[in-house]
Amino acid sequence: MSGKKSPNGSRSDQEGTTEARRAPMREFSRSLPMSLLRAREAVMRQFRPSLRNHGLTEQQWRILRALTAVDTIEVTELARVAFLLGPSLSRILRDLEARDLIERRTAKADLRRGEVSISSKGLKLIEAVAPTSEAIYAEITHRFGARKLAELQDMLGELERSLAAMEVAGEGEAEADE
Amino acid sequence: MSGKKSPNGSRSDQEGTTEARRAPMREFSRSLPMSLLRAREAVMRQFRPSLRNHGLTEQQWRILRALTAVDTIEVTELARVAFLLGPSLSRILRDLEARDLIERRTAKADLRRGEVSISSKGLKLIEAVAPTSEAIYAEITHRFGARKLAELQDMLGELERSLAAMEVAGEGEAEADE
DNA sequence: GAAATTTGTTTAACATGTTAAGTTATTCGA
DNA sequence: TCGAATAACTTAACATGTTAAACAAATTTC
Repeated sequence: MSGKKSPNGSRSDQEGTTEARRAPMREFSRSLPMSLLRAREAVMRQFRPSLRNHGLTEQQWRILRALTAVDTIEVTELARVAFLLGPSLSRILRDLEARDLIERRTAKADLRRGEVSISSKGLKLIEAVAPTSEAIYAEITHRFGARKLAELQDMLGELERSLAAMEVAGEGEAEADE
Repeated sequence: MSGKKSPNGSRSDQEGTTEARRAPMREFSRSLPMSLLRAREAVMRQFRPSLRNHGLTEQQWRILRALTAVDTIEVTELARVAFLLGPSLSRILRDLEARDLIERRTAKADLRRGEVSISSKGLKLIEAVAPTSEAIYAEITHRFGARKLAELQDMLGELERSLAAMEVAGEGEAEADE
């Protein structure tokens, strides 16, 4: 029966069980990391089903998308563009290569470097997914408002730049503990 | 060393007017999901070292933080508040319980439900981490601007609400393809 | 009131995030 | 030129994200 519905949408009085909240900081659900996480999840929730129908994860899609913009690209550069850590990228590339969605070779000038490019099969896949993705993106833009969307992206970029200079704090805080 | 820089360095191309319809979509580095991802990562990068020094991951911290706001809470509610999926929460609770940072019992009214609360050891840990976390948050607020931060959070919340009604599209799109 | 269904939670399986360590290739310095 | 740094990945190990399935307790049906 579950008399109390717990929809993620309503924000009337959740945050607890009407019990006594003791500690401060209970705004936590409004913290910046949580806001960003929820917003991103709300967006990605729209795309995941379509990607999944094509056998792609979000990260795999990011990689293929990035590859369509270039002829070939080095692994490190690809990691930067697709915003993936090296180890993640390494695993995903192994998988994408096994599925013949990408092609790899080693640079002759520097045998350490790997060069990646999308295959024709990968391109076909992109072309199959792109229409739906763009339609979803257009719908999101429409619902939220193109102007507001641009404004939001500006603010996000500014936030990034604000924190870029902020060298990670708390480094030598409790090193002696362990 | 390759003389040419990243292929996505130029960002002053067309945006709203040209409306690329068959090109590899837009810059992709400017896509909303990527913007949100990078912004969130920029924020979390500030917190992770401190949390790590205390043996906590971001998600573990979210759970303990949420628990400080209530006396006890049911697992499902906790998942909603801490924005974690059931399986993730289940694993983390197992770990936190083994470390005596939380306490669990089953509700007597409904034996399916589990009730969770923070332990005194968990509270101590929170109190040890909180000062640094709050200092970092304050620094972020200062750098980005308190007013802009509030505005950003408003927009993020609005984005969430805009997409809440948008039932996931692309469900039965290419099921027969593969 | 037993079977079917639903609900709350956990397990399982696979993919990615994250940090550390390992490999191989390149560069640098005495 | 030889060996110690460095650089570009890749592997390893552990934690979480994500979906599906399992499970047990509660609710609904007939």
